[in-house]
Amino acid sequence: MSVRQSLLAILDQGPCYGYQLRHEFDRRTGSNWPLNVGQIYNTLERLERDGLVERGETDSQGHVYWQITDSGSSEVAQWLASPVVRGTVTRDEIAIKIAIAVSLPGADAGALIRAQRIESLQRLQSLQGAHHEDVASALIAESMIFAAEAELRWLERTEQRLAGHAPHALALALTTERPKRGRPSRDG
Amino acid sequence: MSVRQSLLAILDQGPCYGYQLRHEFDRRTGSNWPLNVGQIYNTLERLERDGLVERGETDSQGHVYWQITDSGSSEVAQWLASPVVRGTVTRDEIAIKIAIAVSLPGADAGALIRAQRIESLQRLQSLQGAHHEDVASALIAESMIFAAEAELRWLERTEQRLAGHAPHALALALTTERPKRGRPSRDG
DNA sequence: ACAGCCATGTAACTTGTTACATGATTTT
DNA sequence: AAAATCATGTAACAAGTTACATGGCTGT
Repeated sequence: MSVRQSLLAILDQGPCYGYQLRHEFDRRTGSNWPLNVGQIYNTLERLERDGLVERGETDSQGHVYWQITDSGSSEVAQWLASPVVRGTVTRDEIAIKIAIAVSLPGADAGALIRAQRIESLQRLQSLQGAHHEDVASALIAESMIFAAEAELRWLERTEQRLAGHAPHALALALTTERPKRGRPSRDG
Repeated sequence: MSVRQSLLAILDQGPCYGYQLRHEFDRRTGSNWPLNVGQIYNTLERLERDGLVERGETDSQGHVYWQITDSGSSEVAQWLASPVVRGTVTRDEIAIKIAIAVSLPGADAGALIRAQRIESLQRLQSLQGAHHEDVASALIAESMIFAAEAELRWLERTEQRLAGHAPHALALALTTERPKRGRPSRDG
């Protein structure tokens, strides 16, 4: 919902045409969320469908201005007043992938974690090495840095945990419960 | 890609029928990624379309077994051997939302950050309060805890930064560059 | 008989994303 | 004149998600 809501919030500042909207979004996010131009027009159509924006005037240069509706404005107000609420569940690709790898007797979860640590460390260093002109870039980069650091700490901790037990100890623990009518051929 | 790849990896251990697959996924992720049953069948069809799994035998109870193909197996091997690579960009809803809020002169970014801190702190506490039977739940919960802590630290830091400057200083800095042909009515 | 779980599927939808077509304007 | 940028759109797709229909089996 980020793109949709962000574009709506920008339109709440005043009418925009598509290309201008893209420029605004880019500027306000320090170009940290690359946006294909086409997506602007898709999103505008979807917002129009939902009654949150309206097609406005077209100026002499042919720019099609879009304006927010009352319904759209109140949605923006609500969005800006309420926090993002993450459920009790995860959508983290790395955590899920490693949990799955740990559960597979045939897989080398340790190797995966080490590979991930190298990758994540490289990313962290590249994030830390960059310097930022605008505040938006700085804020977002910092959030990525904090997240990458947390990711690395978790990877290290998980690696140690796995190493602390006998090889495959975790996998064995995980495979103790078998599917009720599982076939004998599963899980080697 | 997490669901798709995870299901494929489970099928790499041996044939499964849909419902069983769901059970396996649930178990291996400690039920931390709630999966609607229907999604299993969708995903299986898409995997079949891509030549990664095949419809196998149906047993006496009517269970439709699916088996992985060679192509699917090698994709699993590749998946498990390579880290998740996050681009140089973010897809973090909170960071983007706050960057947008900071850029909007009319919005109270400080209030949003405080609301987010309360929400994120509550989530962190609820995560910390839970105890986990299985290793998968423990791993994933820990990854969420680390991420939530990083999120909170970033929120605190960002709040302090914003407070450190004169009110709207950041917003003003951000709105210095104007869109080239922006209309005078935009941004106050 | 009825409630609830097991099991398979279908259809529709959301957000994000990309590729492509088209033409005007601006810069080199 | 050619290249680059501005500008608007269309069509299709990916991955995840949900709601619903259908029927069998199981336990009370």
